[in-house]
Amino acid sequence: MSQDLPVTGYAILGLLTFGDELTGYELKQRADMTLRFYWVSPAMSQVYTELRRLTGLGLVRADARADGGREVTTYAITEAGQDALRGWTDATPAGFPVLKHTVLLRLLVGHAMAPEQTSRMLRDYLDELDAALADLHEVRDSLRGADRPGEAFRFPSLVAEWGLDYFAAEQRHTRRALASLAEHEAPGEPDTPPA
Amino acid sequence: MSQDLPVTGYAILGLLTFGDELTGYELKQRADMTLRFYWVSPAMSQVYTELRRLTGLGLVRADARADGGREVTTYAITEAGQDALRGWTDATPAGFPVLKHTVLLRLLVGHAMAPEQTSRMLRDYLDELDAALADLHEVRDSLRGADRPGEAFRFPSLVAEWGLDYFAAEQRHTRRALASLAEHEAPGEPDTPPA
DNA sequence: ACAGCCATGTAACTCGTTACATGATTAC
DNA sequence: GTAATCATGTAACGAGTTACATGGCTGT
Repeated sequence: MSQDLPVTGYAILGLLTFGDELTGYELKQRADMTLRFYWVSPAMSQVYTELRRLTGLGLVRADARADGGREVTTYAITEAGQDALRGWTDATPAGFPVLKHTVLLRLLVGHAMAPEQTSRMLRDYLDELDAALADLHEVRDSLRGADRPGEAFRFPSLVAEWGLDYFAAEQRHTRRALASLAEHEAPGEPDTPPA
Repeated sequence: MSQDLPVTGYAILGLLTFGDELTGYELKQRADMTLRFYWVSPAMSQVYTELRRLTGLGLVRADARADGGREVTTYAITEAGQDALRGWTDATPAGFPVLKHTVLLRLLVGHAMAPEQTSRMLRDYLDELDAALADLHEVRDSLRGADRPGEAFRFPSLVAEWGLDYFAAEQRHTRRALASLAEHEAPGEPDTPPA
């Protein structure tokens, strides 16, 4: 019944439903690999803060062990945590995604920018999309084999494919915008002179 | 040189580059029509807060007039504001968009949800996409005529088309995920029995 | 020996939100 | 006359960030 964690809290609970106990540090790494594409990868300090809250609410069980000279705490989701997560997913309306798209924001005011800057920005974005696609492909491939119908990583796999498609679509949109710019802006001299 | 406003500040400056003087209230409306799709539409209070900061920095000129019994303040971008905006767009690296996609986040942990809940969520999302597409179509159509090559609203038009394509792609992804769920989850009984 | 990763936190701060408050103007 | 819209703010608060601090363990 506790309800109403910040979404990042539920995200962490979600990452803990894949069976293993994780340290805060590992949790952050897992977030960087997956969450980052569809949500935000919280800062380390935020992960620890959130874990303490979840522990306090009994949604997560902290297990402090001495590993040599240092204390290492691993976290696992509890029954109550599972319930809270399910309560959230079931009770919350779909909710439209929030996009913070700096590139689009700047394209929107393109008339106030130097034309070369606009196309430079779009080309940079293409590069970043390449990098993201490469990363996500790796994630996707690492899921291969464990993503058959009944299996554990079927959903992450589904989501990864969604993401790959999304990035591919972004590439198309970027190229189209770039073409549309080139068409009008530079009817004579090309932006990147051939060698 | 002042640099380093919050992005929302630049967004407001951007909205003021389309030629007219606007009140805070009108600015919020314009943000709801456009910004909302690619950024976030800031709360009213935030708009006023940001306008005060921009005025303080001389990036925006406030013009308080008495309109009958009440004070109405309109804002216009200054030369310095134009410079600041251009400085930002030119100097800032492309920067990857941040997506806060609650639907994807929940699909990621689909194994912890009841299957009907997952598909319900996806269907709800489809509805919201329809609504967003309708809204954005309207925006896009309202730009028609003023979006020819040299003209003022060419970039907003470009961006609107990008957005329309993006939402259309989301619809496809959602339908595909839905199909993939139906395929395995309910090999016998269909989710929505045909009348 | 030293760099780099593992691991955990605290403190200060900022953006942005919700809730609240006020009042004038316009439309029906 | 009364509801909706226009217009402008203040106050409390929360999530999340950066910067800082600490220290053990691991590979070379």
